Amino acid sequence: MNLSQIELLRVLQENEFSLSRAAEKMHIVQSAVSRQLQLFEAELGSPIYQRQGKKLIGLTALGQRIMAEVAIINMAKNNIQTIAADFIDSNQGVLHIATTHTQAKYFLPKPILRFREKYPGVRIYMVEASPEQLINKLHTRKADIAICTEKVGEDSDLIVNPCYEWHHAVVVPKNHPLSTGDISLKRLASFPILTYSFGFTGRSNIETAFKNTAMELDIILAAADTDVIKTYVRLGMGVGIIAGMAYDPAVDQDLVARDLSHLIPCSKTKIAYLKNNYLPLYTQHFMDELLIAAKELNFH
Amino acid sequence: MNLSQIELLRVLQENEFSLSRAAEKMHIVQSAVSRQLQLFEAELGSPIYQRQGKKLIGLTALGQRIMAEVAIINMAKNNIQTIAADFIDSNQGVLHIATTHTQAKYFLPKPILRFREKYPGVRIYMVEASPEQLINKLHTRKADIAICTEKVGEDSDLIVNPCYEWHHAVVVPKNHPLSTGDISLKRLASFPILTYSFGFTGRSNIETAFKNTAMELDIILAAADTDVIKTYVRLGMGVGIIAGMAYDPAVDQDLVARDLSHLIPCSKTKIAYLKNNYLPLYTQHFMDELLIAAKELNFH
DNA sequence: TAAGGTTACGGCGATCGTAACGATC
DNA sequence: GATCGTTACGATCGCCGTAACCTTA
Repeated sequence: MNLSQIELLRVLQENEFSLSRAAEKMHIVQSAVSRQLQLFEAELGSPIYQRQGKKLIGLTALGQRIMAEVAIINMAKNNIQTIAADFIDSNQGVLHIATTHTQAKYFLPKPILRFREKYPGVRIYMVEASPEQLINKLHTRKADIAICTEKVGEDSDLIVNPCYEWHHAVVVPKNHPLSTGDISLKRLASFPILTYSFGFTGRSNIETAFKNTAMELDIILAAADTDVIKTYVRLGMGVGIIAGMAYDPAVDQDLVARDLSHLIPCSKTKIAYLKNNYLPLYTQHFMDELLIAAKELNFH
Repeated sequence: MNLSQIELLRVLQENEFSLSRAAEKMHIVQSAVSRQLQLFEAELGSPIYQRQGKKLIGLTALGQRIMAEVAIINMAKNNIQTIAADFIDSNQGVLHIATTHTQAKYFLPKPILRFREKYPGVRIYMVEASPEQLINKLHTRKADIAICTEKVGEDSDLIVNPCYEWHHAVVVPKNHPLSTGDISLKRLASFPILTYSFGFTGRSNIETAFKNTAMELDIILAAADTDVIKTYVRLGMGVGIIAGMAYDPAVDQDLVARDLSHLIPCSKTKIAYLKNNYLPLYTQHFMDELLIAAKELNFH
């Protein structure tokens, strides 16, 4: 048994058990991969992959048990490297942030800017994805931390910390009927709605608000992206329900935003990361920066 | 980085950082060990051992952080092998039991005999040690499970399950004054006492019983071993305080045992094993056997 | 000077790459 | 026949062992 065999199992897991693709990912020829897997299975004395002919189609019962340990080993191996790199120079490294469009555009700019001032040597990679994918990115270590509102919390491999709370707002063009007067669920429901896709940016809370009423929202456009929603609101397609902090008074002068905190429960944006994954010091400082930015947000 | 380097770090840890002894343990020459360590440190970019001249004298701060991950990797590696072996034939293997003399002689014979009937293919290694050493045997994986009464419970790496409860008894030769009449702490304290060493077999509970009295026990002999205590009781040196189940009516006909459950708090014998360590199925069955034997004990 | 660690060098074995072959869709 | 996996074989690179050398108790 050696570490490259362990690594191979991980890569196979992430590539639908394709030997040729695994070989590609590991920058070696496919025959080498084939042999290493044979050697490993021979050493264990029992196959860890189910086969259909020569193709691998899944894990055996043994394989499943082993993959849990494989994940642990790979995690620890990476941790050793990260710990060492962090020890040598804790101001240099890479930070992979996985988040949704709304967070990336309307919450992260300030903390990221501040962070870059303190840590100019840290390269920041930001990857946008759906909340579901975000969790996956953490598990496959394609991201170090995830910032998102939905879909985290059930996973016992994750540590999830609250970041900040916010409310939805309705945005309409100036002179739109909704720009004046009280807003009720009923009045809201009388307009065609543009808001986030399922599973995005507090969408579940919008559902919650209407669940116990007889009314149904007429959602004519659902997008993952606040800017898409705004664009179509500007075109007069209907009223947008977006995250409150996604209304930018400077840029969105042609729109009117009105708070919906009395109608839709508050949404909670969280910071999540893998439990057993070592995070460099600067990553911890980045999370501090997020919390500071969150506090400032709540003051306004 | 490779697994033998990781293994090397573990071996060094267990051999006071001596390269030559580590080489011996790993069945390779010392120069090879020296080189592998150099390569590993070079790969990390920073030393993980403190040195005095050429000798290693301890871990650096980096080294300490890394050793935690090293332990995880070694554990997972061993787990993979154990899981595979267990999968191929769950009736064959090795079982290392670490326990104290009293348990080994007076509690374990019955469950072990039963276990052997079911699993003739499992080799049982029993290692006797002090409770303190038992924990260490678990950590260094020289034992799979430990059965003991003292000194377990604080360790978060261990899973500790209760096994059975028992009381101390006093043993005296026939015709000894204590063989008749009520027994009080005061009366007990008036005789020279022979009992277990500190940290052994419920000794702490004997201390507890006398802590809040002005009296002090005159312990003239302390042994780890019940049989040693009995031997000297037979020679008339004093009265023995031993574990109740360590009195064997068949063999100890020349002695009288009298229960002390009204004087000394009950002792709790536990089964402990390493949290992240995979135990073969038969080991789990062995623990079941222990619990069955424990139940039978409590009926009598 | 013995014991422990490092450095130099030669040899062996593990593992890779090339290439031909086999199977499956 | 294109894709994917296996087998065979030669070449290379890593790692070990021998041995000489260095350092410290």
